[in-house]
Amino acid sequence: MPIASAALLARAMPSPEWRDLPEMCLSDLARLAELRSFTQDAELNGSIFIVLDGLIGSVRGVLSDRRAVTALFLRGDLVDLSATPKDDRDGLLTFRPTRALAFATSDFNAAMQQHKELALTVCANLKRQSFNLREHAAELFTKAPDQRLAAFLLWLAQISAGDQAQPGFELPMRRYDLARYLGMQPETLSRKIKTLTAEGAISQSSPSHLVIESRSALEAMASGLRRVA
Amino acid sequence: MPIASAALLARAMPSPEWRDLPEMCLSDLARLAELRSFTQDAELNGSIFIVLDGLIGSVRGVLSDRRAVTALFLRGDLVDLSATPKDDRDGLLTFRPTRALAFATSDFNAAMQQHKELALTVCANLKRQSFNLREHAAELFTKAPDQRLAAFLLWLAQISAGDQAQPGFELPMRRYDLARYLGMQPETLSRKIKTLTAEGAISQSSPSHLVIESRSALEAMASGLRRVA
DNA sequence: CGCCGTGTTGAGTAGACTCAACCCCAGTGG
DNA sequence: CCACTGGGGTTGAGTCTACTCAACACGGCG
Repeated sequence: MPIASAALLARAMPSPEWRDLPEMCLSDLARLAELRSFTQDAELNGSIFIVLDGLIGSVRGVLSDRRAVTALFLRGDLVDLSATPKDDRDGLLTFRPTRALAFATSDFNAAMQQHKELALTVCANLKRQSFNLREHAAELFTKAPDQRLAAFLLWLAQISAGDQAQPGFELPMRRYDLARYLGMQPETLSRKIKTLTAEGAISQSSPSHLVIESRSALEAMASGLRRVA
Repeated sequence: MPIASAALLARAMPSPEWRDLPEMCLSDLARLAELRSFTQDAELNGSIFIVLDGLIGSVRGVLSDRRAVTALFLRGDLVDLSATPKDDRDGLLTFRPTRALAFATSDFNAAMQQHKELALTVCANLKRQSFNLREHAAELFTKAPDQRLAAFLLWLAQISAGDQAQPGFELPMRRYDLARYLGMQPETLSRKIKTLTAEGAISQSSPSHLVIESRSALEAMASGLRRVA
Protein backbone atom coordinates (compact mmCIF):
# COMPACT_ATOMS: atom_id res chain seq x y z
CA MET A 1 0.00 0.00 0.00
CA PRO A 2 1.25 3.52 -0.69
CA ILE A 3 1.87 5.99 2.12
CA ALA A 4 -0.66 8.72 2.64
CA SER A 5 1.46 11.69 3.65
CA ALA A 6 4.90 12.95 4.47
CA ALA A 7 4.03 13.07 8.15
CA LEU A 8 2.97 9.43 8.15
CA LEU A 9 6.15 8.45 6.34
CA ALA A 10 8.28 10.37 8.81
CA ARG A 11 6.57 8.55 11.66
CA ALA A 12 7.23 5.22 10.01
CA MET A 13 10.88 5.96 9.37
CA PRO A 14 13.05 3.96 11.70
CA SER A 15 15.95 6.34 12.24
CA PRO A 16 16.50 10.08 12.45
CA GLU A 17 18.72 10.21 9.40
CA TRP A 18 15.67 9.46 7.30
CA ARG A 19 13.14 11.20 9.49
CA ASP A 20 14.94 14.51 9.34
CA LEU A 21 14.87 14.80 5.58
CA PRO A 22 13.16 17.98 4.34
CA GLU A 23 9.39 18.03 4.09
CA MET A 24 9.45 18.21 0.30
CA CYS A 25 11.66 15.23 0.00
CA LEU A 26 9.61 13.15 2.44
CA SER A 27 6.40 13.88 0.62
CA ASP A 28 7.98 12.86 -2.67
CA LEU A 29 9.18 9.67 -1.08
CA ALA A 30 5.75 9.07 0.43
CA ARG A 31 4.27 9.25 -3.04
CA LEU A 32 6.74 6.68 -4.36
CA ALA A 33 7.01 4.32 -1.41
CA GLU A 34 5.10 1.18 -0.85
CA LEU A 35 4.87 -0.31 2.60
CA ARG A 36 5.37 -4.02 2.37
CA SER A 37 5.33 -6.81 4.92
CA PHE A 38 7.19 -10.05 4.45
CA THR A 39 7.07 -13.35 6.19
CA GLN A 40 10.19 -15.20 7.13
CA ASP A 41 12.15 -16.65 4.20
CA ALA A 42 10.58 -14.33 1.69
CA GLU A 43 12.70 -13.59 -1.34
CA LEU A 44 13.05 -9.90 -2.15
CA ASN A 45 14.14 -8.65 -5.49
CA GLY A 46 14.23 -5.85 -7.95
CA SER A 47 13.50 -2.95 -5.69
CA ILE A 48 15.19 -0.59 -3.32
CA PHE A 49 14.17 -1.04 0.29
CA ILE A 50 14.43 0.83 3.52
CA VAL A 51 14.15 -1.61 6.40
CA LEU A 52 11.58 -0.60 9.01
CA ASP A 53 11.97 -3.61 11.26
CA GLY A 54 12.96 -7.20 11.02
CA LEU A 55 16.06 -8.53 9.38
CA ILE A 56 17.09 -8.95 5.78
CA GLY A 57 20.11 -10.91 4.69
CA SER A 58 22.07 -10.77 1.50
CA VAL A 59 22.77 -14.37 0.62
CA ARG A 60 24.98 -15.97 -1.92
CA GLY A 61 23.65 -19.16 -3.42
CA VAL A 62 20.06 -18.98 -2.27
CA LEU A 63 19.15 -22.38 -3.55
CA SER A 64 22.27 -24.18 -2.53
CA ASP A 65 22.65 -25.85 0.81
CA ARG A 66 26.03 -24.17 0.88
CA ARG A 67 24.72 -20.66 1.10
CA ALA A 68 26.73 -17.75 2.45
CA VAL A 69 25.16 -14.82 4.25
CA THR A 70 27.26 -11.86 3.19
CA ALA A 71 25.49 -8.99 4.87
CA LEU A 72 22.72 -8.20 7.32
CA PHE A 73 20.37 -5.28 6.80
CA LEU A 74 18.85 -3.94 9.96
CA ARG A 75 16.26 -1.37 10.77
CA GLY A 76 17.17 1.89 9.04
CA ASP A 77 19.40 0.35 6.43
CA LEU A 78 19.01 1.10 2.76
CA VAL A 79 19.00 -2.03 0.65
CA ASP A 80 19.99 -1.41 -2.93
CA LEU A 81 21.41 -4.25 -4.94
CA SER A 82 20.86 -2.53 -8.25
CA ALA A 83 24.62 -2.26 -8.75
CA THR A 84 24.86 -6.03 -8.48
CA PRO A 85 25.27 -8.04 -11.65
CA LYS A 86 22.08 -9.82 -12.49
CA ASP A 87 22.50 -13.49 -12.04
CA ASP A 88 20.85 -16.01 -9.83
CA ARG A 89 23.67 -16.21 -7.38
CA ASP A 90 22.81 -13.28 -5.17
CA GLY A 91 19.57 -12.74 -3.39
CA LEU A 92 17.84 -11.06 -0.52
CA LEU A 93 16.11 -13.15 2.08
CA THR A 94 14.11 -12.15 5.13
CA PHE A 95 15.38 -13.95 8.18
CA ARG A 96 12.30 -13.08 10.18
CA PRO A 97 9.02 -11.30 9.55
CA THR A 98 10.03 -7.95 8.17
CA ARG A 99 8.48 -4.67 7.13
CA ALA A 100 10.14 -2.40 4.63
CA LEU A 101 9.48 0.52 2.36
CA ALA A 102 9.87 -0.51 -1.26
CA PHE A 103 10.77 1.83 -4.10
CA ALA A 104 11.13 1.24 -7.77
CA THR A 105 14.80 1.71 -8.58
CA SER A 106 14.13 4.39 -11.17
CA ASP A 107 11.80 6.26 -8.83
CA PHE A 108 14.31 6.31 -6.04
CA ASN A 109 17.14 7.40 -8.30
CA ALA A 110 14.98 10.18 -9.65
CA ALA A 111 14.24 11.30 -6.11
CA MET A 112 17.95 11.33 -5.38
CA GLN A 113 18.45 13.50 -8.45
CA GLN A 114 15.86 15.93 -7.18
CA HIS A 115 16.75 16.09 -3.52
CA LYS A 116 20.42 16.35 -2.78
CA GLU A 117 19.69 15.84 0.91
CA LEU A 118 18.43 12.39 0.03
CA ALA A 119 21.57 11.65 -1.93
CA LEU A 120 23.71 12.75 1.02
CA THR A 121 21.73 10.64 3.44
CA VAL A 122 22.08 7.63 1.17
CA CYS A 123 25.82 8.29 0.98
CA ALA A 124 26.11 8.34 4.75
CA ASN A 125 24.08 5.15 5.00
CA LEU A 126 26.24 3.40 2.43
CA LYS A 127 29.42 4.47 4.19
CA ARG A 128 28.16 2.99 7.41
CA GLN A 129 27.29 -0.23 5.64
CA SER A 130 30.71 -0.38 4.02
CA PHE A 131 32.26 -0.01 7.41
CA ASN A 132 30.18 -2.84 8.79
CA LEU A 133 31.13 -5.03 5.86
CA ARG A 134 34.81 -4.38 6.38
CA GLU A 135 34.40 -5.03 10.06
CA HIS A 136 32.69 -8.30 9.36
CA ALA A 137 35.37 -9.35 6.90
CA ALA A 138 38.03 -8.50 9.45
CA GLU A 139 36.35 -10.67 12.04
CA LEU A 140 35.95 -13.48 9.59
CA PHE A 141 39.62 -14.10 9.43
CA THR A 142 41.25 -12.59 12.41
CA LYS A 143 39.02 -14.38 14.84
CA ALA A 144 38.39 -18.00 15.57
CA PRO A 145 34.79 -19.22 15.37
CA ASP A 146 34.17 -19.00 19.11
CA GLN A 147 35.52 -15.47 19.18
CA ARG A 148 33.31 -14.50 16.30
CA LEU A 149 30.31 -15.90 18.11
CA ALA A 150 31.14 -14.06 21.30
CA ALA A 151 31.66 -10.81 19.40
CA PHE A 152 28.39 -11.28 17.55
CA LEU A 153 26.43 -11.92 20.72
CA LEU A 154 27.81 -8.79 22.33
CA TRP A 155 27.00 -6.80 19.23
CA LEU A 156 23.49 -8.22 19.16
CA ALA A 157 22.93 -7.41 22.81
CA GLN A 158 24.04 -3.88 22.12
CA ILE A 159 21.83 -3.16 19.14
CA SER A 160 18.75 -4.78 20.68
CA ALA A 161 19.37 -3.12 24.03
CA GLY A 162 16.73 -0.41 23.83
CA ASP A 163 13.99 -2.79 22.87
CA GLN A 164 13.06 -3.93 26.33
CA ALA A 165 14.38 -4.12 29.82
CA GLN A 166 14.59 -7.88 29.77
CA PRO A 167 17.99 -9.33 30.37
CA GLY A 168 18.09 -11.56 27.32
CA PHE A 169 17.39 -11.16 23.67
CA GLU A 170 15.99 -13.11 20.80
CA LEU A 171 18.28 -14.51 18.18
CA PRO A 172 16.86 -12.78 15.12
CA MET A 173 17.58 -15.68 12.81
CA ARG A 174 17.79 -19.40 12.58
CA ARG A 175 20.87 -21.23 13.74
CA TYR A 176 21.54 -22.20 10.18
CA ASP A 177 21.56 -18.65 8.85
CA LEU A 178 23.56 -17.37 11.79
CA ALA A 179 26.17 -20.03 11.21
CA ARG A 180 26.37 -19.05 7.58
CA TYR A 181 26.77 -15.42 8.53
CA LEU A 182 29.52 -16.16 11.03
CA GLY A 183 31.31 -18.31 8.50
CA MET A 184 30.96 -21.70 10.13
CA GLN A 185 28.88 -24.83 9.93
CA PRO A 186 25.64 -25.15 11.91
CA GLU A 187 27.12 -28.04 13.84
CA THR A 188 30.11 -25.97 14.83
CA LEU A 189 27.87 -23.13 15.92
CA SER A 190 25.85 -25.50 18.04
CA ARG A 191 28.97 -26.80 19.73
CA LYS A 192 30.28 -23.31 20.36
CA ILE A 193 27.02 -22.25 21.98
CA LYS A 194 27.17 -25.33 24.08
CA THR A 195 30.64 -24.56 25.37
CA LEU A 196 29.65 -20.94 26.06
CA THR A 197 26.75 -22.12 28.22
CA ALA A 198 28.97 -24.70 29.88
CA GLU A 199 31.41 -21.96 30.80
CA GLY A 200 28.57 -19.92 32.24
CA ALA A 201 28.94 -17.01 29.85
CA ILE A 202 25.42 -17.31 28.50
CA SER A 203 22.27 -19.33 29.12
CA GLN A 204 19.41 -20.18 26.86
CA SER A 205 15.85 -20.50 28.00
CA SER A 206 14.66 -21.56 24.57
CA PRO A 207 16.72 -22.30 21.47
CA SER A 208 16.22 -18.77 20.20
CA HIS A 209 16.24 -16.84 23.47
CA LEU A 210 19.63 -16.15 24.98
CA VAL A 211 20.71 -14.40 28.14
CA ILE A 212 24.17 -13.02 28.68
CA GLU A 213 25.22 -14.17 32.11
CA SER A 214 28.74 -12.88 32.19
CA ARG A 215 29.46 -9.99 29.93
CA SER A 216 33.07 -9.84 30.97
CA ALA A 217 33.63 -13.48 30.13
CA LEU A 218 32.20 -12.90 26.66
CA GLU A 219 34.31 -9.81 26.17
CA ALA A 220 37.45 -11.61 27.18
CA MET A 221 36.55 -14.30 24.71
CA ALA A 222 35.65 -11.99 21.87
CA SER A 223 38.58 -9.66 21.72
CA GLY A 224 41.39 -12.14 21.76
CA LEU A 225 43.43 -12.71 18.70
CA ARG A 226 43.11 -15.82 16.70
CA ARG A 227 44.01 -18.99 18.46
CA VAL A 228 47.54 -19.23 19.64
CA ALA A 229 47.97 -22.97 19.33
CA MET B 1 50.37 20.24 -4.85
CA PRO B 2 46.98 21.67 -5.81
CA ILE B 3 45.53 21.12 -9.25
CA ALA B 4 45.62 24.01 -11.67
CA SER B 5 42.37 23.66 -13.55
CA ALA B 6 39.26 21.60 -14.11
CA ALA B 7 40.63 20.37 -17.41
CA LEU B 8 43.79 19.12 -15.79
CA LEU B 9 41.80 17.41 -13.07
CA ALA B 10 39.56 15.74 -15.62
CA ARG B 11 42.61 14.42 -17.43
CA ALA B 12 44.02 13.06 -14.18
CA MET B 13 40.77 11.35 -13.21
CA PRO B 14 41.08 7.62 -13.62
CA SER B 15 37.58 6.69 -14.65
CA PRO B 16 34.73 8.23 -16.64
CA GLU B 17 32.38 8.38 -13.67
CA TRP B 18 34.59 11.11 -12.24
CA ARG B 19 35.70 12.59 -15.54
CA ASP B 20 32.17 13.24 -16.69
CA LEU B 21 31.21 15.40 -13.75
CA PRO B 22 30.01 18.87 -14.74
CA GLU B 23 32.60 21.55 -15.42
CA MET B 24 31.59 23.58 -12.37
CA CYS B 25 31.95 20.64 -10.06
CA LEU B 26 35.33 19.64 -11.47
CA SER B 27 36.72 23.12 -11.07
CA ASP B 28 35.55 23.20 -7.46
CA LEU B 29 37.19 19.85 -6.86
CA ALA B 30 40.37 21.03 -8.57
CA ARG B 31 40.51 23.91 -6.14
CA LEU B 32 40.18 21.57 -3.15
CA ALA B 33 42.22 18.63 -4.32
CA GLU B 34 45.80 17.92 -3.60
CA LEU B 35 47.73 15.48 -5.75
CA ARG B 36 49.80 13.28 -3.53
CA SER B 37 52.26 10.51 -4.22
CA PHE B 38 52.99 7.77 -1.74
CA THR B 39 55.68 5.17 -1.51
CA GLN B 40 54.89 1.60 -0.63
CA ASP B 41 53.83 1.02 2.97
CA ALA B 42 52.84 4.62 3.51
CA GLU B 43 50.15 5.14 6.11
CA LEU B 44 47.27 7.30 4.97
CA ASN B 45 44.90 8.96 7.32
CA GLY B 46 42.46 11.68 7.95
CA SER B 47 41.52 12.56 4.41
CA ILE B 48 39.27 11.49 1.62
CA PHE B 49 41.10 10.06 -1.36
CA ILE B 50 40.38 9.24 -4.95
CA VAL B 51 42.85 6.65 -6.14
CA LEU B 52 44.58 7.56 -9.40
CA ASP B 53 46.82 4.53 -9.64
CA GLY B 54 48.46 2.06 -7.36
CA LEU B 55 46.77 0.12 -4.61
CA ILE B 56 45.53 1.06 -1.18
CA GLY B 57 44.45 -1.46 1.39
CA SER B 58 42.25 -1.07 4.41
CA VAL B 59 43.96 -3.03 7.15
CA ARG B 60 42.90 -4.05 10.58
CA GLY B 61 45.65 -4.08 13.14
CA VAL B 62 48.31 -2.17 11.31
CA LEU B 63 50.93 -2.67 13.93
CA SER B 64 50.21 -6.24 14.72
CA ASP B 65 51.84 -9.06 12.85
CA ARG B 66 48.37 -10.54 12.71
CA ARG B 67 46.95 -7.91 10.40
CA ALA B 68 43.88 -8.41 8.27
CA VAL B 69 43.40 -6.73 4.92
CA THR B 70 39.71 -6.00 4.73
CA ALA B 71 39.40 -4.13 1.47
CA LEU B 72 41.37 -3.11 -1.58
CA PHE B 73 40.96 0.29 -3.18
CA LEU B 74 41.87 0.41 -6.82
CA ARG B 75 42.16 3.11 -9.40
CA GLY B 76 38.98 5.16 -9.45
CA ASP B 77 37.83 4.18 -5.99
CA LEU B 78 36.78 6.72 -3.43
CA VAL B 79 38.40 6.15 -0.06
CA ASP B 80 36.49 7.64 2.80
CA LEU B 81 36.94 6.20 6.24
CA SER B 82 35.44 9.17 7.99
CA ALA B 83 32.50 7.04 9.10
CA THR B 84 34.90 4.69 10.83
CA PRO B 85 35.24 4.90 14.59
CA LYS B 86 38.52 6.51 15.53
CA ASP B 87 40.73 3.99 17.15
CA ASP B 88 44.08 2.63 16.27
CA ARG B 89 42.75 -0.60 14.91
CA ASP B 90 41.91 0.46 11.41
CA GLY B 91 44.21 2.03 8.93
CA LEU B 92 44.98 2.62 5.30
CA LEU B 93 48.21 1.35 3.81
CA THR B 94 49.63 1.65 0.34
CA PHE B 95 50.61 -1.73 -0.99
CA ARG B 96 52.67 -0.22 -3.77
CA PRO B 97 53.66 3.24 -4.92
CA THR B 98 50.39 5.08 -5.27
CA ARG B 99 49.07 8.40 -6.44
CA ALA B 100 45.83 9.80 -5.17
CA LEU B 101 43.85 12.99 -4.93
CA ALA B 102 43.44 14.03 -1.32
CA PHE B 103 40.61 16.14 0.03
CA ALA B 104 39.93 17.49 3.45
CA THR B 105 36.83 15.70 4.70
CA SER B 106 34.93 18.92 5.32
CA ASP B 107 35.86 20.27 1.89
CA PHE B 108 34.67 17.19 0.12
CA ASN B 109 31.44 17.06 2.07
CA ALA B 110 30.80 20.70 1.26
CA ALA B 111 31.38 19.95 -2.41
CA MET B 112 28.86 17.11 -2.20
CA GLN B 113 26.39 19.56 -0.68
CA GLN B 114 26.91 21.94 -3.56
CA HIS B 115 26.96 19.53 -6.46
CA LYS B 116 24.36 16.84 -6.39
CA GLU B 117 26.04 15.16 -9.34
CA LEU B 118 29.04 14.60 -7.13
CA ALA B 119 26.85 13.12 -4.41
CA LEU B 120 25.27 10.75 -6.93
CA THR B 121 28.64 9.68 -8.30
CA VAL B 122 29.87 9.01 -4.79
CA CYS B 123 26.74 6.96 -4.13
CA ALA B 124 27.36 4.86 -7.20
CA ASN B 125 30.97 4.38 -6.23
CA LEU B 126 30.05 3.31 -2.71
CA LYS B 127 27.46 0.87 -4.00
CA ARG B 128 30.07 -0.74 -6.19
CA GLN B 129 32.44 -0.98 -3.27
CA SER B 130 29.76 -2.50 -1.08
CA PHE B 131 29.16 -5.08 -3.73
CA ASN B 132 32.84 -5.92 -3.90
CA LEU B 133 32.98 -6.23 -0.13
CA ARG B 134 30.04 -8.62 -0.08
CA GLU B 135 31.60 -10.57 -2.91
CA HIS B 136 34.83 -10.83 -1.01
CA ALA B 137 33.09 -11.92 2.15
CA ALA B 138 31.21 -14.55 0.20
CA GLU B 139 34.42 -15.91 -1.22
CA LEU B 140 36.04 -15.92 2.17
CA PHE B 141 33.79 -18.59 3.45
CA THR B 142 32.29 -20.42 0.57
CA LYS B 143 35.61 -21.15 -1.03
CA ALA B 144 38.64 -23.08 0.05
CA PRO B 145 41.97 -21.23 0.05
CA ASP B 146 43.08 -22.62 -3.30
CA GLN B 147 39.78 -21.65 -4.87
CA ARG B 148 40.09 -18.15 -3.47
CA LEU B 149 43.55 -17.84 -4.91
CA ALA B 150 42.46 -19.04 -8.33
CA ALA B 151 39.51 -16.68 -8.34
CA PHE B 152 41.69 -13.78 -7.26
CA LEU B 153 44.24 -14.41 -9.99
CA LEU B 154 41.55 -14.49 -12.64
CA TRP B 155 40.05 -11.32 -11.26
CA LEU B 156 43.45 -9.65 -11.24
CA ALA B 157 44.15 -10.70 -14.81
CA GLN B 158 40.83 -9.24 -15.81
CA ILE B 159 41.19 -5.84 -14.18
CA SER B 160 44.79 -5.41 -15.30
CA ALA B 161 44.02 -6.65 -18.78
CA GLY B 162 43.98 -3.34 -20.59
CA ASP B 163 47.30 -2.23 -19.20
CA GLN B 164 49.52 -3.96 -21.70
CA ALA B 165 49.52 -6.75 -24.22
CA GLN B 166 51.88 -8.86 -22.18
CA PRO B 167 50.62 -12.27 -21.19
CA GLY B 168 51.35 -12.00 -17.50
CA PHE B 169 50.74 -9.43 -14.82
CA GLU B 170 52.42 -8.08 -11.76
CA LEU B 171 51.16 -9.04 -8.37
CA PRO B 172 50.30 -5.60 -7.03
CA MET B 173 51.23 -6.45 -3.47
CA ARG B 174 53.54 -8.50 -1.33
CA ARG B 175 52.83 -12.13 -0.68
CA TYR B 176 52.22 -11.29 2.92
CA ASP B 177 49.52 -8.71 2.22
CA LEU B 178 47.92 -10.88 -0.41
CA ALA B 179 47.71 -13.76 2.01
CA ARG B 180 46.11 -11.49 4.57
CA TYR B 181 43.61 -10.31 2.01
CA LEU B 182 42.72 -13.81 0.93
CA GLY B 183 42.34 -14.91 4.52
CA MET B 184 45.20 -17.32 4.85
CA GLN B 185 48.74 -17.49 6.13
CA PRO B 186 51.68 -16.49 3.94
CA GLU B 187 53.00 -20.03 4.13
CA THR B 188 49.72 -21.43 2.93
CA LEU B 189 49.63 -18.96 0.06
CA SER B 190 53.13 -19.96 -0.94
CA ARG B 191 52.18 -23.62 -0.98
CA LYS B 192 49.07 -22.93 -3.01
CA ILE B 193 51.01 -20.99 -5.61
CA LYS B 194 53.47 -23.83 -5.75
CA THR B 195 50.80 -26.40 -6.45
CA LEU B 196 49.24 -24.15 -9.10
CA THR B 197 52.57 -23.92 -10.92
CA ALA B 198 53.11 -27.63 -10.49
CA GLU B 199 49.77 -28.27 -12.12
CA GLY B 200 50.73 -25.98 -14.99
CA ALA B 201 47.97 -23.49 -14.41
CA ILE B 202 50.35 -20.58 -13.89
CA SER B 203 54.05 -19.87 -14.10
CA GLN B 204 56.13 -17.23 -12.40
CA SER B 205 59.11 -15.60 -13.99
CA SER B 206 59.87 -13.62 -10.86
CA PRO B 207 58.20 -13.83 -7.46
CA SER B 208 55.91 -10.95 -8.32
CA HIS B 209 55.33 -11.58 -12.02
CA LEU B 210 52.82 -14.27 -12.86
CA VAL B 211 51.61 -15.66 -16.14
CA ILE B 212 48.37 -17.53 -16.52
CA GLU B 213 49.20 -20.60 -18.55
CA SER B 214 45.86 -22.32 -18.50
CA ARG B 215 42.89 -20.12 -17.95
CA SER B 216 40.51 -23.03 -18.09
CA ALA B 217 42.38 -24.90 -15.39
CA LEU B 218 42.21 -21.86 -13.14
CA GLU B 219 38.54 -21.39 -13.87
CA ALA B 220 37.79 -24.97 -13.05
CA MET B 221 39.66 -24.53 -9.81
CA ALA B 222 38.02 -21.25 -8.86
CA SER B 223 34.55 -22.82 -9.00
CA GLY B 224 32.83 -19.66 -9.99
CA LEU B 225 34.39 -16.43 -11.14
CA ARG B 226 34.54 -13.37 -9.06
CA ARG B 227 32.29 -10.80 -10.54
CA VAL B 228 33.24 -7.28 -11.36
CA ALA B 229 30.52 -4.75 -10.71
C1' DC C 1 1.00 -41.90 14.57
C1' DG C 2 4.31 -40.42 10.94
C1' DC C 3 6.34 -36.50 8.87
C1' DC C 4 9.09 -32.50 8.44
C1' DG C 5 11.87 -28.72 9.80
C1' DT C 6 15.16 -27.50 13.08
C1' DG C 7 18.68 -28.23 16.14
C1' DT C 8 22.04 -31.34 18.54
C1' DT C 9 25.50 -35.02 19.25
C1' DG C 10 29.25 -38.34 17.80
C1' DA C 11 33.48 -40.23 15.29
C1' DG C 12 36.91 -39.57 11.74
C1' DT C 13 39.39 -37.03 8.45
C1' DA C 14 41.40 -33.41 5.80
C1' DG C 15 43.80 -29.42 5.77
C1' DA C 16 45.15 -24.89 7.59
C1' DC C 17 47.84 -23.16 11.28
C1' DT C 18 52.21 -22.79 14.04
C1' DC C 19 56.97 -22.63 14.60
C1' DA C 20 61.35 -23.21 13.04
C1' DA C 21 64.73 -23.28 9.72
C1' DC C 22 66.36 -22.14 5.32
C1' DC C 23 66.99 -19.67 0.64
C1' DC C 24 67.60 -15.65 -2.09
C1' DC C 25 68.59 -11.06 -3.04
C1' DA C 26 69.76 -6.11 -2.45
C1' DG C 27 72.22 -2.91 0.26
C1' DT C 28 76.01 -1.81 3.01
C1' DG C 29 80.38 -1.27 4.76
C1' DG C 30 84.92 -2.78 5.67
C1' DC D 1 85.87 -8.40 -3.21
C1' DC D 2 83.50 -10.49 0.50
C1' DA D 3 81.13 -10.97 4.86
C1' DC D 4 77.16 -9.13 7.09
C1' DT D 5 72.43 -7.89 7.53
C1' DG D 6 67.55 -7.65 6.92
C1' DG D 7 63.39 -8.29 4.36
C1' DG D 8 60.75 -11.12 1.67
C1' DG D 9 59.70 -15.63 0.39
C1' DT D 10 59.80 -20.81 0.75
C1' DT D 11 59.99 -25.45 2.81
C1' DG D 12 59.26 -29.08 6.48
C1' DA D 13 57.14 -31.44 10.50
C1' DG D 14 53.62 -31.71 13.80
C1' DT D 15 49.36 -30.21 15.96
C1' DC D 16 44.76 -28.90 16.27
C1' DT D 17 40.33 -27.84 14.85
C1' DA D 18 36.58 -27.12 11.84
C1' DC D 19 34.43 -29.82 8.40
C1' DT D 20 31.88 -34.00 6.87
C1' DC D 21 28.50 -37.34 7.27
C1' DA D 22 25.66 -39.86 9.91
C1' DA D 23 22.44 -40.57 13.43
C1' DC D 24 19.52 -38.82 16.89
C1' DA D 25 16.29 -35.46 19.80
C1' DC D 26 12.52 -32.45 19.80
C1' DG D 27 8.31 -29.96 18.64
C1' DG D 28 4.43 -28.75 15.61
C1' DC D 29 1.04 -30.36 12.59
C1' DG D 30 -1.35 -32.94 9.39
